[in-house]
Amino acid sequence: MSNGNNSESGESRPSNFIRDAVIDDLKTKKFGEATIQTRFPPEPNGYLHIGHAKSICLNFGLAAEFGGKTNLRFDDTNPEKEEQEYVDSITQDVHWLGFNWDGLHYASDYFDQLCDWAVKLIGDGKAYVDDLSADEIRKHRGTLTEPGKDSPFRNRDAKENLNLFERMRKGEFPDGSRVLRAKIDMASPNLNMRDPVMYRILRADHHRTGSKWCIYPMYDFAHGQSDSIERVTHSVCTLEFEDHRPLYNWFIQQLGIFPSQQMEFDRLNLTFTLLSKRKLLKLVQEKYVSGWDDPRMPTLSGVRRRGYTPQSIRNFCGAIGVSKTNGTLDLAMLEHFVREDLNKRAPRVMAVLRPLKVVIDNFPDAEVDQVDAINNPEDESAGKRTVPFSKVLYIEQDDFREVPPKQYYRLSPGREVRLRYGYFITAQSVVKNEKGDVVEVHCTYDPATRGGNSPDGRKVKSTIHWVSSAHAVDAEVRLYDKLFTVEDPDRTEEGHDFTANLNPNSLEVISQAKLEPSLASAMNGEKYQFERLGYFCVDPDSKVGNLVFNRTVALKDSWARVQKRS
RNA sequence: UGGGCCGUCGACUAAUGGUAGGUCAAGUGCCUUUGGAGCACUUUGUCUAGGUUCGAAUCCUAGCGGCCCAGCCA
Repeated sequence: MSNGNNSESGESRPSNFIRDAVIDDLKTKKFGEATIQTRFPPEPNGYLHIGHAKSICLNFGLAAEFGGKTNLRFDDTNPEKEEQEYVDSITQDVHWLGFNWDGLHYASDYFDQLCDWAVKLIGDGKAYVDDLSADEIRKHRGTLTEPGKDSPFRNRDAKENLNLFERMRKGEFPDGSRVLRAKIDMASPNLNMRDPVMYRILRADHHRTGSKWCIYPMYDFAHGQSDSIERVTHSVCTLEFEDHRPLYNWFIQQLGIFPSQQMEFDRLNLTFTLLSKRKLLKLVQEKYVSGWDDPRMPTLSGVRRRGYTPQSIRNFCGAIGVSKTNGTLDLAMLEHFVREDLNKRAPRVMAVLRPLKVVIDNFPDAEVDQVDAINNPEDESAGKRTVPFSKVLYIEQDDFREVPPKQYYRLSPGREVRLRYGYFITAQSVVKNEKGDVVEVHCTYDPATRGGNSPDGRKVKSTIHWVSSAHAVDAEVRLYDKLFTVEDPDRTEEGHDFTANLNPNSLEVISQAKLEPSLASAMNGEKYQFERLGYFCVDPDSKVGNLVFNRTVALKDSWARVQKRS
């Protein structure tokens, strides 16, 4: 059996170890009669990317399947890196992906409660104020192989600690001069348990609480308790937090609060792409890309602008599975799901990126023939449109070869091809410029083949797209390629970082593409298939009269494979 | 090197002691008014060595390999 659960409807759903655990917990009523509660907890210090989409789909998907709820919670405990711009983009991106949260929370909503809990732990002798500097604390922590040493301040009594902590909160001490630490075990083989810092003194304006606080809780002292406050049953996070789980549990246990349960799964990695906020931020700040929403970025705002649909990303996330194996997914997998979705929904149009003029010598000079074209062969309800056909047309430069290579089926002297939805034409002669490049092809057409079929049953090997010269609409088209030239952008020679692997040709701008006239009023965000070329969408930079399209993804190209083989 | 986690087709992921299956990629053929889409077929896999068992990808032991941890980041 390839799936964990065949429901009565016959629908089957791929399972994973987290979903299995949820099913089991529900069966054993581990959390009582209540159903599950999940959460998506981003830190608002950057834009969401495809990797976050996996977590979002997991958290919201789990709750949706079992009738539970999902909160969006901002883990905003480090004001130095966090901004309102990021919370705005994150809420927008989660919505765009297609999810609606139940509760919208901020760790900063819990600062008072967290502070009270810190006081309780101090009173219980489970936390102490340490006057050691950051540097000294590091030295006392020991190493991977050697145990740590107790701080000289570890055995202060509760009363003194209470007093000191209160004064920390009131702002009596300078930044970094003291911290509050949990009193656990300086010899623990798990470094996270060697008296972790709970609070630090930090005078930084917080995007929500302003200057109210000058002490801020660390992730470890905020995350589990925030989960607990929200009665999160299954707190899923990525693998690097596995070592934090004992600490997560320790705080919950000491405090005697709702036992949220942390479970870890593998982070998404993709070939040819970087999914690290820090590195993406560098690309933005150092202007290797135009912004967080540059269509080459793996951010949700980037892929949205690129033309990816939320459905395609959800399908992708559902298909890639959830495990604890550390692997790297083939970017082709993502592209497959984008093509699959766009194939169903994108109307077909004709557009010529690199125009070559074709003159049909025997076609009447002034005649315009409106030919019928099908909008989407995958969707009959998309209907039909007409496209103007006339004596002078543009075809793709690639679709004509004066000397055709082997297996080249397109237009060449003496060969007949079909102009899609138009007529059969045969190339007769060429006009060249002074450099010897073909700049014009003269053809004849067969009037009997209107619509694309020959009454005598004659076949042609190839069908090519075209645009009527007199009716064409000009547009800028931006072609994107991989941002990095190598599968693993982090793999570099000594002394270089990932920017050394940037693809210098990741953006190609075509300024004067020729589009069929139906595209003249195309609106921002609209998605099309340019026949034989790929999927394209209207960029926000686009204006009527000054159209801009982004190539989302090219169509699969078996001619390219033939060429590569020979 | 102490601790934690993980090793299944090229990639991702199932098989929960009982037929190693699916998706992507690759390839072959069919079909085609997109060299698109679709359809059919094909190739390749349980890290190694022992052990337990009627039976092991699954359990045990030992190796080997990978990832994470020594922030007052998350």
